[in-house]
Amino acid sequence: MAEWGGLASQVPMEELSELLEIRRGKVEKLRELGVDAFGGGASSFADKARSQQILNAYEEGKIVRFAGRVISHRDMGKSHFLHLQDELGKLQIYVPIKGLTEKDQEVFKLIDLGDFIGVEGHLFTTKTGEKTVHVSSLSFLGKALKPLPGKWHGLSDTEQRYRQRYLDLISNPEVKQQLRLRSLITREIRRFLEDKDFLEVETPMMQAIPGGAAAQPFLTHHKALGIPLYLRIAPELYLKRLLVGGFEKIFELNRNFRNEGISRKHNPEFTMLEAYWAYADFEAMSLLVEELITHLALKFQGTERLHHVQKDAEGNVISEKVIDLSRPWKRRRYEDCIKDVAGEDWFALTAEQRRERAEKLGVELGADLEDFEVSNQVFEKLVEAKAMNPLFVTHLPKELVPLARQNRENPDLVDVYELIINGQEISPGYSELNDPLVQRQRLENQAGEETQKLDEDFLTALEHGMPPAGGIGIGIDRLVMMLTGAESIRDVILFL
RNA sequence: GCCUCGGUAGCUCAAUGGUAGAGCAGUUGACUCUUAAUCAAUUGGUUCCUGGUUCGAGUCCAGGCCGGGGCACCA
Repeated sequence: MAEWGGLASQVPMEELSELLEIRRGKVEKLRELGVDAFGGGASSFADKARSQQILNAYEEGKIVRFAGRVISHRDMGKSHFLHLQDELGKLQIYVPIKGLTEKDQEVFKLIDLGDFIGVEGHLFTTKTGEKTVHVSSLSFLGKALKPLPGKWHGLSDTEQRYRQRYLDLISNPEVKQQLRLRSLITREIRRFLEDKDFLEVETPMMQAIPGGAAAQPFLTHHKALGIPLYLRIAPELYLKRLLVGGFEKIFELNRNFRNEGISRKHNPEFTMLEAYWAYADFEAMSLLVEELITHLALKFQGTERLHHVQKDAEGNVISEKVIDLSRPWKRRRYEDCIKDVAGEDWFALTAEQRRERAEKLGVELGADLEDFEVSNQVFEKLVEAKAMNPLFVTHLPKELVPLARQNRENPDLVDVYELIINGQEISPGYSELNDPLVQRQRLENQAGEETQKLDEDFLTALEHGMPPAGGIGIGIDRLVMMLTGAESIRDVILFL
């Protein structure tokens, strides 16, 4: 990597590979011609049209200015065809050498694949029917000193794709499309919530006591104060402080950090939406989520019946899945979900019998699982992993959800839903617990088990009174995976 | 953290333990409608690193680094 960027200039010429040396030589030659290879002195292309706009508003003979990265070049001797790539597509340009000034002819010879250039010319259509710019003048805007990945296979080395994402974006348009879609989705989520009078807020990313979830935090250090700080694992406890403070409809859409393993479904930093709605409950929140997600599916996929097809390099179908988001979505109690897969008598069994049956059903159990964890393993492996279409699982046991309100009829259960789509947890929703005494007790129980520190400041806030509220979280990365058909969380995160 | 597969030219990939190769890209030349343009010639290598076995290692062995997939962790 030593030859990259600014470091490159420190590497003596003779140590550069021939490929790089030649490109640097071209920068020199351009300078001799009075041209800055990096656009100094060139007129601005800030107002350039996008390739799509040019193609859509095509008029024979219309003069256009266009700029982009050279991604292909077909040399016919006295006439050349190149494709310039811009953010949303590409546009072909036609360069008849004789139509250029003598200087531009020299300059044109120094163009490589990967360079950014700007052109001016009129539109015409080639024999083969491609709308094309007939170039009359050109400008160098940014020379590439390194070559692009190959044009046939593009870039497929996964390591390099993730490490040098910019190369992935240049050579794999579908990757760019998917990552663009992520931005459009988060933009639309904000718009959706703002239309319903939710207000976006920002709460601390660095916290003295990480709370709001059960996860290992990342640890950092504040020099001036001389104290340890943790990257947040959830914003929940701060958002609730805002409910105490009088905000009624708020959301935060930003990063959480959890010190966990990395997998197809997990990244240590991930994006979470949390929204709180004072005086609402988990059922109102489930309707809100249902409306939001179907809205996103319709807006970005044009249908509530998502059809994702995975193909290999030869175009053979590897896997196919359908996710049907048609409303209303299924709602089922946690214990009924388990009975569906493990037998009506599941909860009548002894703890020992439950273990045996779980193993018979093919669910691997760790040695020292508590009884409710055995049931939950059955739930995760046999219900959650297999639920493709939306399923609201409701009324979970309180041990699983320490920050939610207890059910009136059965205080062992909590008023929550867990939304599963695509075999993954997409969104939990709670009727939030606003009883400070019960909350203290539940957190103390949890703290005992997991040696977590109690957030006294949060409990103090609750003691000042918090309105009842519905709250939701939505894992944005997984939501985007579900909506776009990405099989790995890496495919929906720009930089890992 | 564990299991497993992989790392060879700028890119995608070959190479029984025996001279490291191909296609594309690059370079030079030909060609005024190409789009994987075509044709001819040609340059290019720390085979991830370190050590070992061997007459000889890209290949076998050990350790390490980096990555993929899986498992574990993750209310």
